[in-house]
Amino acid sequence: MRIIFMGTPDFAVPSLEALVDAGHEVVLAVTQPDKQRGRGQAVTFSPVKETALKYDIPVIQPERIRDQQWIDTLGKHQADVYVVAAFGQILPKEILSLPRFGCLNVHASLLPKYRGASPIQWSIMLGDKETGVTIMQMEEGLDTGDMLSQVRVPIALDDTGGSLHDKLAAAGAKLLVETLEHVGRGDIEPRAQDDSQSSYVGMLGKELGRIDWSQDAVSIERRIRGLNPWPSAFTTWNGRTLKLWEASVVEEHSREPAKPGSVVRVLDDAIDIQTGRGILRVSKLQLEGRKRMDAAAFLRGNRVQEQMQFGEDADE
RNA sequence: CGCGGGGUGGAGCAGUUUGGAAGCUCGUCGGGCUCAUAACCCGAAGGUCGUAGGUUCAAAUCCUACCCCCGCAA
Repeated sequence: MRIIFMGTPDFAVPSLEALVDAGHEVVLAVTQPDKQRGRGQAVTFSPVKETALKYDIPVIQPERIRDQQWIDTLGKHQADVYVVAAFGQILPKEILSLPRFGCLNVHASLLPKYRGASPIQWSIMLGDKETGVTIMQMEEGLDTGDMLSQVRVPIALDDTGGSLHDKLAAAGAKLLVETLEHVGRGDIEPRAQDDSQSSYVGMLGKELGRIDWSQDAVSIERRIRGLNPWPSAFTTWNGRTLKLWEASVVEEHSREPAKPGSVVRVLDDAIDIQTGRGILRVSKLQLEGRKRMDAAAFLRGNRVQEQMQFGEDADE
């Protein structure tokens, strides 16, 4: 099929590659404009642009896809279907109805659950045991279109936002190719989403990673995993930002709880911290300006003692 | 020129402000103690102090340029 691919971040890359590998004719890639990011404000291409260039696929980077000039451009390509994977812009109805088979979206959740921008991280943070990918026919609402196919993916106890992201991106790519075959043959039965079961998750922000030590240890541990590697869970220590990369719940219920955020025990290779309910054992962390390291290494160079406090902004 | 932290024996850090014998915790190796040990005791090896210049009687420390790592902000 002639396909226009619209996507931006890493999540979309496996899907684009799968389409090419499956022999589809990807005639155009649409992605977000290059931005200055990272230290030193270097201009970087989106992962989808990098991939498209590798395959010699033409790329356009509209600031606003809804502008008429871009809609015209899309129309000229006479594509059969548009595939959208984490593109980052809302498509107006006019675009949705351009291609013969409409626009298909690869979404990283078992819709109607977790519509929106951050389904992967939230599925971990909320303690789900499984999640998945849904391919749907796009319509005007955000992630509300009829579902064409779905695949389930179990969430491992040690899955992080990053590891699960990779699993879902791969699963989504595979499902996408399979689904397109059915779409081409017209032997697929779209299923409407049950709106009463829907939920929405918005874009992740940096502040979401700030640990509230009064929460329970189980929730905090999930947050650390879900927000790894981005935006990452963090607290403060001696006025400096301290990211937490790995932790486990030692006691779900603790008697005579010490003040949340305080160190209750220092081991050779971990630090036990009191939470609002239970104790969290931190085993991998990263101090501002430093590399990520095991707690054992951290403890050799930083004096940590019982009753020291995490999460209290000593200064401003 | 977006803001900022950092590069010191294998690991993590101190020392840099007020130049002047390279240090701490751990690891490694040897020995000892012990029924035994990842515990304890004694001892040892191991460092171009990111790179290149400069200032100085003397530079990890001051100056200049460059390389690399990281946090923030986007």
